[in-house]
Amino acid sequence: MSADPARQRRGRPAKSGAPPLDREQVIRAAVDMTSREQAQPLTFRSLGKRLGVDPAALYRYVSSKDELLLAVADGIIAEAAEGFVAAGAWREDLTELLCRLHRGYLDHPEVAVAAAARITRLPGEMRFAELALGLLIDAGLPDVEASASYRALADTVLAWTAFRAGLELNAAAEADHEAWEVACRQADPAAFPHLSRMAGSLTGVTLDEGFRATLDLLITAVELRASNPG
Amino acid sequence: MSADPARQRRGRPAKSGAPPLDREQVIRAAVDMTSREQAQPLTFRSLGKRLGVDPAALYRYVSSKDELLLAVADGIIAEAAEGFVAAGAWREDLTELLCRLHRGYLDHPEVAVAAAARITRLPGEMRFAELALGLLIDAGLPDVEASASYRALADTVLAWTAFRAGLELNAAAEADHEAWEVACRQADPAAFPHLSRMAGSLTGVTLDEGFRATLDLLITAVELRASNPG
DNA sequence: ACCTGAACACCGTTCAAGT
DNA sequence: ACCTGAACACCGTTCAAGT
Repeated sequence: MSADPARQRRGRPAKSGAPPLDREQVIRAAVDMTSREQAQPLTFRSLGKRLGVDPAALYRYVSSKDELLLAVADGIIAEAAEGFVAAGAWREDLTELLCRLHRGYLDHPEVAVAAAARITRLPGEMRFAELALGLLIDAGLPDVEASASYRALADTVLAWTAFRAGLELNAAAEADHEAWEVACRQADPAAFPHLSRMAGSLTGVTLDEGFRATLDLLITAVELRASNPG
Repeated sequence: MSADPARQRRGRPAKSGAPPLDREQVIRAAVDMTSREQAQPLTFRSLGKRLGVDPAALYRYVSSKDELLLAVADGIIAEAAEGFVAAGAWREDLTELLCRLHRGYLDHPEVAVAAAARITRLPGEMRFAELALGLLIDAGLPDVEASASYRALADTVLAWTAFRAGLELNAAAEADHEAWEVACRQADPAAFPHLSRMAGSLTGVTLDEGFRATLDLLITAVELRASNPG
């Protein structure tokens, strides 16, 4: 009766009596599960439990954990690109687009750690790159410099994203920061004059401020390059 | 007979009949083992095998894998700081110091991935920070701006380090790059005009070039800040 | 005092078996 | 056609037992 033969109930039904899964449901469940709010581990066992099937059943829809990971990552990138609205000023627009990617991944920290250094080559990532390149071309950069600048900006943002996400997932790492301030304050001023004197301002910089400052410094340098070609 | 009581042979000897271990031997073995050349996994089982003892025996010298990791990381940072020789030009010196850290960690990729975002608060890291802060103060930056610049530079370098190390450890990730060029070249020029046109220059940027360019852009922006305070 | 070996709760993945 | 369940080779860590 169903118009889609893939939807027909054939073979062994799931325990729950639910219709068979499809790939998109699997990916969506994985995206959902890895959100900061739910914070479920991205494992076949956990995903299987959520979908009410044996973990091994998921191999019908994804060929490996790696393929699952890239598909989930691309969903996150796609959302960052889709929600972006250009205001017309390339500098602010580029900052906003890159920050959307950063925030999107940070809401799925385990995916960020595992996939931020990967290239998915899937539709979300392609649209994202096209948007960002367009902004750099608008800024007046020639193709080769726009390419180099895109790579410097995007790779730096992705590296920072995995960096922050890794910290967020690790309680020991989160605790490092407070202990660091104490260590700097207690450092011997004779051996560590700068470190001990600057302890407060040094350890007072939050990662969010550090990320924003880095992105701002980089875009400033790109702007300089755009206005002084050659 | 030994002058050091900790060296006396008491209790059950190791299988090998060797004298008991000490903490420094354990750390040194772990540093050695994780080099790119040896590429042994940093696990208690692997480290135990190398030292000829049961993995559980190592808990006498380190309280956890986390403590082991931080000690190994600090050894790598210490080596980067110790081999540094200042030439007197802050910009080149700072670049060299940060690149030494980057290269040192990249020679121990598994440690880089796990520890680059951590703060060890151990001697190597303290010396490294003191050196880098000194160079920024020499550049003429006031304390607060030197702190912010140090964090932006050091955290960016560490993030990039983990980013590259992660790629190096993952064969699938290494393969992404070549497949990416193909995907960009084959992209529909109507939907992805920039991406398809710039495929060559975009995917032609190596990670090493990207890292160098990023560091150069950042230091340029810091220099700008130093010469135009406020 | 120092090391051993089994145990526990995890992981991705494979494969034969059920319906 | 689709799902199940056991199995395999890994992890960090604990703990009672050996010498």
